[in-house]
Amino acid sequence: MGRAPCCDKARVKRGPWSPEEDEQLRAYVRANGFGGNWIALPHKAGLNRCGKSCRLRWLNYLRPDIRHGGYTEQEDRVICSLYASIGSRWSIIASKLPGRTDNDVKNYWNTKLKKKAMPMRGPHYHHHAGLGLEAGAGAFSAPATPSGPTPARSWSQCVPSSLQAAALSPAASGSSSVDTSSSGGDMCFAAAGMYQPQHPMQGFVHVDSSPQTVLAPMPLDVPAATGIWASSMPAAGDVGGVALEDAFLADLGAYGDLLLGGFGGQLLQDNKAAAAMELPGACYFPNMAEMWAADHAHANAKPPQGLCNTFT
DNA sequence: AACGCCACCAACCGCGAATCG
DNA sequence: TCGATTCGCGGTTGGTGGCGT
Repeated sequence: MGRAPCCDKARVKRGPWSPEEDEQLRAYVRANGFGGNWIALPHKAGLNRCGKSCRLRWLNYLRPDIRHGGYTEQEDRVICSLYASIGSRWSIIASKLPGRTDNDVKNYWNTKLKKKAMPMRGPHYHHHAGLGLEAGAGAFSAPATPSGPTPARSWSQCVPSSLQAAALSPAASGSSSVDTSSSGGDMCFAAAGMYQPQHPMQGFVHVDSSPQTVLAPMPLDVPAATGIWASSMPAAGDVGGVALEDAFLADLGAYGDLLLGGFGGQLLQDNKAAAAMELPGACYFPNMAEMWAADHAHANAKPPQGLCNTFT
């Protein structure tokens, strides 16, 4: 069965909006709101337009709090890091940037930011400066293990007791702006981002940045609670997903030391300024597989040399 | 001056999700 | 419960203007 069209395309005006139409729509929405029904709005407002077109015009252009152009470097970084972690979820990305719309962010990425970010990608991913995005199939893949010597920390240093307590206590509440989401199964997350284990073998506190991020399942054979973990890439073979963009660093840092795995850790490692600031106790693993392998084999013991790195 | 190319961005399209009756 | 309707999202298209040849 075909889908009914939202309007009679032959009879409604299409293409660019005139200033008169803009004012007509603006005046109507200001006076009446959209009434919960965009489809009926054009008729009520006396506009010969499709309801979807009206909605789009209002949300992307006429809304009073819209900002166009003039993206700051901070906004660039948020977009890049979020894109690296959750992909082209433009509505979510835009929601982190006040005054920006998904369409605007999408256009900005496709026309400007992508070019700015892509040239620094490549098979030889190391500690170069910049946005640090890696190409992958449909998303960015985890980077290769960084080269060069990196100071190792003891496993106990990487897994602060406060985090163990947080993971083992009843689901914590709090005022943090770190949103959470469930990854299905018997997992649950509280408002502060604390994962309350429902299964004796699922123990890591899992911090996620987006309520709509789809997370891959946690492995069932993870040892009991040993700390916060966070990855940015819900890719095949990986577990979980979290965006560690700057907007959330302060929130994450509020939990104390962090274990970071995969691309998120690498992103921070590359971003010296971000790394130096808010996560002084953070400990990152070059990729999630190594992190999980280290944890699986060495729970509460020192991980293999070089697997756990500080940002300093 | 004419033409072609390209970047930019507003708008459209189609789909899945959510909601309604 | 289920089909219809509406919303919201992300990919894509098309118009426009700037720039180089």
